[in-house]
This record gives sequence, structure tokens and C-alpha cells, in this order.
Amino acid sequence: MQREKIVVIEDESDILELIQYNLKREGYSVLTSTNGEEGLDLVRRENPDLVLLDLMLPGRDGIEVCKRLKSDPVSRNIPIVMVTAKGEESEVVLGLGVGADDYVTKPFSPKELMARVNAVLRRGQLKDEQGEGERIVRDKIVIDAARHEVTVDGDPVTFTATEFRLLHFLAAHPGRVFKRDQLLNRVIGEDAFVHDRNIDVHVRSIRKKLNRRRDVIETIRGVGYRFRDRQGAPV
Amino acid sequence: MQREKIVVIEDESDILELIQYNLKREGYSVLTSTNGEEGLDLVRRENPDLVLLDLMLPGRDGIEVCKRLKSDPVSRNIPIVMVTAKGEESEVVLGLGVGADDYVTKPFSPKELMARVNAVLRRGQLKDEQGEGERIVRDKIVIDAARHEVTVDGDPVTFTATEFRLLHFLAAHPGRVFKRDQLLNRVIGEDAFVHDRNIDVHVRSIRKKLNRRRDVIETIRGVGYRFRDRQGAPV
DNA sequence: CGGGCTTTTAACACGATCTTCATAATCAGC
DNA sequence: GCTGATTATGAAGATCGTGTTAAAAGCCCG
Repeated sequence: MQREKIVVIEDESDILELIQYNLKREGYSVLTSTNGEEGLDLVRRENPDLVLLDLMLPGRDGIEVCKRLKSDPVSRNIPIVMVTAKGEESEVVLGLGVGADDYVTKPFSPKELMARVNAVLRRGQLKDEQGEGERIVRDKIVIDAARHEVTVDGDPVTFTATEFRLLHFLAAHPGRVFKRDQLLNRVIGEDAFVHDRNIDVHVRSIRKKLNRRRDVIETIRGVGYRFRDRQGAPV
Repeated sequence: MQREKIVVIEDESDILELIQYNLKREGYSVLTSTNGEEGLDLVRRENPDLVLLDLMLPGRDGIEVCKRLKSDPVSRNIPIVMVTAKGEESEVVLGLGVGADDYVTKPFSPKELMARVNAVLRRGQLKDEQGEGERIVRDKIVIDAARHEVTVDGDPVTFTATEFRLLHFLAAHPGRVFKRDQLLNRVIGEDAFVHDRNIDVHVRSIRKKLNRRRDVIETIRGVGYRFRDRQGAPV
């Protein structure tokens, strides 16, 4: 059984140590950072199973960090547990508002912390197991998000991470047209500084892999792309 | 809250019971049939929200049932979840080919089954919601911005990007007259350095494509164009 | 640091679309 | 009906958007 990786972002060193000690004792692999920017990088690099995040980092950018993590498709699915000082109720709301999955309020007992962490992780696993993670089936194309797997006409096809996200996103909203910059935001990242036409190239490789089904991705000239749906909407 | 109605077509009585038990426990209203022909009638009579269909009904007509349901406009929009035995991969493909919306493979856990059923039902709802948003319907012309699609008298018509924007803009402000330069600004671009008369040409191609409904775009001599306000000839 | 993979950029060609222009049709006022 | 102005039409050239390819730039793992 592999140990779950947890990133802790917390500026108060004594609290950080406390958390780290307890997590390690439970068998988790722990990585830490004491400021937001660095923590952000850490998460992106390490792709942990969970993030413990102090809401009140210096410069109060804990929320900012959370927002950034949740807006990036790559890190969106990593659960985040907020650590907040007591009485910061409004802050908690804010934290949950930007996508945090749970929170603990200082001062907290190690027990409580562990309970939260375990609960959130278990929640995620459960989701995976029962396949609640979306499976999209359209036109003989099966897109299994939980397993990160695609089959076309029954044959498994491998997609790279970006290709998969793009295909998945389009297929999740069939019939709907998306402009290139919209796709960039949703698939590559909020603040991605990449050229629009990049999408074209990804679309091309996706189509190539979709092979016979390549035309489920339709080009709307002058606008963008969309996933075909044959069902005519009743007026 | 009304309970969603689900029809289950499955010949193995123990599996049928299992499914029925679980669905009922989740609060669904369940109707069952153990053969294809009867099941077909049941669906038509009851118009359920979802159909659970065994792929391998005696006489292997599960696929046939699916095909029939999907080809009938009345039942086409009812989502179908296929129930298949493991290793019937090719059958799954077949099932998907005839329009099934998802599938579960035997043996399945009740949890998994429920997850699928819930997911498919949720998916359907979502679709309805967002489809209703950015749509303009006037006379027998439907302009769907999200899909970038237009239907005239029910027939889909393709418009180029500029044509679409022009038509959409006019239709969004029915009865109001716009001068050519106003239309240029709104449709082509603020700083477009194009001749006024260009609009005429676009209007022409739009009218051409609108065919029988061409005169919803009225010419106001000496001023510009407008989308007709009052109903024209019905049908 | 090197090697394989993925992502991004750049460049070209082709076709679709936009724009212009010349001409025909229409309109309004006399 | 005639006349000048305005709009519709058709066709030709200019422009733009996309598909495609190849190569550069990142990235990860050992």
C-alpha cells in the first residue's frame, strides 16, 4: 500500500511541526511550505493526494492559493482542507466558497485533524471505487474520467493528459460550442499564456486518435469547436 | 418532489429483484418486465424517466428493444442504461452503437448501479437546463447561440460566423431598426474599416438561407434593417 | 545530464468567407 | 411613366481561419 502524499502550507512553524508530526505518525508522506507562492509550486510539482492550507497566510493569500489550485484543471481534483483560526467564520465561508473541501479551526486536537484528513481522503477514494466519477458515453466513445480511460468502438485508446481533459470537457457539454480561449481556460488553465491555436493542434491529435469517429468533434468556423450530438432538441 | 419512474427489463428474476429492491430503496418508482416485447409496451405506456435494459434477453433481443426505443421519437429521449454480463465487450459496443446512454457490467454492486442511474438522470436534467438559456425563437426561426445553430421551420440551416452574429443581433432586438453603420459596429467590429454596403450582402445571404422566412428581415428604405416584430404567416 | 514524452510555437497551403464592385431591380416623388 | 436615389444581386478578388506538419521548448525520470 502506497502512502498518501500530503502538502501542508502553514506559516506558523510550531503549528506546522505539530501537523507534520501527526501526519507522519499516521503514515502519510508529508511535504511542507511556509508561504503561498512556494506552496503552490510544491503542489503542482508533487501532485499530492491532499492539501492542508492555512487560510491566513501572511498577506492573507490562503484563499488566493485555494482559488488558484481549484481553477487549474491539473490540481482541481486535489482535496483541500482549510486550517483557520477560531472566529474566522466568515473566512471559512469564503474558503468553502472558493472550493475547499473541509476545514478545521484552531486550536484543534491532533485527533480532530486526523479525523478530517482521513474523512476527506476516504471520501475521494469512495468516489473512485464506485465509479461515481463521470463516465460519458456518446457515439461508441466511452470516456471514463475516474479511470482516465477512453475506448473508441470498444478499443482502448490512450490520450495524453491535456488531450483527455479537452475531449472530456467537450463531451461533457455536447452540442455546445466553445471558443478557443474558453477551452484554454477550462482545459489548460485560467492564466495560461498560450496561443489560441494550440487548441487546434490538440484537437488534431484527438481526432487522429478517435480515428473513424474523428468527426464527433466539429469545427465551427470562426467560432470554435463542439462535440456533436445528434439528438435534435424539441422546440 | 416527484419520484422518478424507472422501467427495468431483465429476464433473470433474481437480478431483477435485486435491482428493483435497490431502486425502490432510493425512492424510485419501479416497473418491471421479463421480456422484450412486453417491456417495450411498458415503456411506451408509462413513459418512464429511465430504462434499465438487459442486453441479453432471451432471443438476445435487448439490442432490438434499444434500437426500437431510440428510433421512436416518443421514447427517443428516455435514457437507457444497459446491463451486460462481463466479457460481453463486443455486445457493449453494439449496445452503445444503438444509442444506449450508459452501461453496467454484471456482476455489479448495488452502489455502482445506483451511481450510474443517478448520474444518467442528473446528466439529463443538466442538459435541459442549459439548453434553454441562450435561445431566441421567433416566427419559426430558432437561434441557439450556445450551439451556434439555427433552424428554420425545424430544418437546420448553417450560417457563417458573421451571418450568424448579424442575424442573432437583429433577432435579439425585434422591431427595432438599425442603421448600417450600427450593424457594422456591433457585428463586424468597432473599428472595422469596411464599406456600409457590405451589410447588404450579408443580409442577402441570410435571407437566402432563411428561404421561406426571408422577409423576417425587413428593409427600411433610407435607414437600415430590422427583424420583423409581428407574426408573419403561421406555417 | 540525456532521452523520451508532451506541450507549444511557427509556417505553409488550401479553402471558406468576407469584401468590393458593377449591374439590375425597386422605390418614391413628380 | 420618368428620374434620381436606394437596395438587391451576382461574381471576382482579397483576406482570414483552419488543418497539417515539423520543429522547438518543457518536463519527468532515471
